[in-house]
Amino acid sequence: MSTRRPPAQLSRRERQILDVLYQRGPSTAAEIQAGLPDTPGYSAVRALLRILEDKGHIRHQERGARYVYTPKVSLEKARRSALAHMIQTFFDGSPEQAMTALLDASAGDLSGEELDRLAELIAKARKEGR
Amino acid sequence: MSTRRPPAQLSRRERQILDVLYQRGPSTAAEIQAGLPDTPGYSAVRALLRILEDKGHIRHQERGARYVYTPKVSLEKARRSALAHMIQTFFDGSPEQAMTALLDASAGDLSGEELDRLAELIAKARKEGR
DNA sequence: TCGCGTATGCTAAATTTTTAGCATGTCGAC
DNA sequence: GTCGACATGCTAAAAATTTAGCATACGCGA
Repeated sequence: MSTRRPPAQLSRRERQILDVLYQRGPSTAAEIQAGLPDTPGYSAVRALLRILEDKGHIRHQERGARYVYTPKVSLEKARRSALAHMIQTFFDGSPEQAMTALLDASAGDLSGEELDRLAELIAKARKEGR
Repeated sequence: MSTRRPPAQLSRRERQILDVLYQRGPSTAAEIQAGLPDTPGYSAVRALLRILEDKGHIRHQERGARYVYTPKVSLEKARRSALAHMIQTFFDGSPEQAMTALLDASAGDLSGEELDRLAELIAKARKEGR
């Protein structure tokens, strides 16, 4: 009986755990624990994982005697969802504004090659758009 | 006595309220209420607003007899914070990946002019970077 | 002025979330 | 086999969050 809620409706720890799983990929309870802020106890993490699983957000596979947890929503989908939510919340729904801010924030971190690749993507989108 | 926590540490409703405030700008309690999922009662919203204010996340101004609430962290800063968190969580810390995904998700929505402007920003960053 | 609609101040209870810990199981080293 | 380290299953209590509602105040229109 899954009662999966959209990301905006997750409780604090639920959200933190899913973030850790997306960030580092399929993980054991101990690995997830290590990635959480204000590190809770091991049994606290496990209890939360079972709740997340009961709610349909994650599943586990048994690797030997230990469980490896994975989100049910793929990384690709979660990315899109996070992007959409962020654009809607902070950028008036405007992808351009989001990209501008992203460029402003990251320009110093992007290599020449990366910028070139992005330029190419934009040129391609430009050509296909018109 | 402010005890402001980073965004990742906010409870469900705290986070929803801040999202509404960033999305729609300074708002009254009734306006915030209208923007929340699973709309809580008016007095529930007000109690939460007082908690958020006690914790130092928001402040209010009196406009006539009613309060207008504003986040303490500016939109600009919140944008950066949200971007950074999203890049770290879903894109291995890679801004390029984030931009690629953003372009993929949004290419159909961007006008020719918007794409041109983005191309220009990238060209400028390219020139300044190297 | 009065009444109504809507506001805030405040409290505490209801609900949800988070946590700890016991019982038991597994695996590898000795 | 025994022991220790670490695992899961499960429960329930502690803690945090969310909610409702009373008392009072304010503004506006009749």
